[in-house]
Amino acid sequence: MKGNYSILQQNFGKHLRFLREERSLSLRELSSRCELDSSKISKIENGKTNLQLSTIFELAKGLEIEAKKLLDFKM
Amino acid sequence: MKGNYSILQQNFGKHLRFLREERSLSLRELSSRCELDSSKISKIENGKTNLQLSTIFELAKGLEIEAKKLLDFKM
DNA sequence: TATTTTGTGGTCTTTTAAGTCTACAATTAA
DNA sequence: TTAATTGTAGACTTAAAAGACCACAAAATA
Repeated sequence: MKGNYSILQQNFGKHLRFLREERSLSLRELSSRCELDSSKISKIENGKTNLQLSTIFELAKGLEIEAKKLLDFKM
Repeated sequence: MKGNYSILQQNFGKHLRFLREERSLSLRELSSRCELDSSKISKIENGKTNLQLSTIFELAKGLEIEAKKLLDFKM
């Protein structure tokens, strides 16, 4: 992408990590509940990925929450 | 992506179109309010794109809504 | 102590979103 | 009837996400 969205990615990542730890899931546990590699989830949580819509929904599936909750963070 | 997310993309697209038309914005008008090409927005609305997190936030900016509202649709 | 678990970083290939433009038919407005 | 607007589709390049691995240090557990 043209713009720099690293702050956005970092905020998303922090929020994801919060939601995962809130459920006491390890990266590999969350990974096994959706179609995502654990190392990829790690990268997302560390703000290194501008993930796609489908990936957001996979994460929501794994966390058993509505996808919109994953965007429920302050910028 | 491995899985087929066309239904997801289509539902997102329909919802986006609803939100845009609700505000009486043309594709080019919305386009001018964010850093997105109008033909790209057209493709998103027609379910042809698995858009990225940054693009969701650009659309939210253009529509002047919270990004999570863009994921507030039924699957 | 020995052993699993955990998070992370790297590699490599394939796929595709992003970005930028052009063109055009169908509406809509002047 | 012109002229402008609107939605859409296509071409093309570049950057990067996805996907599937492997390896390892540190931390937790047995």
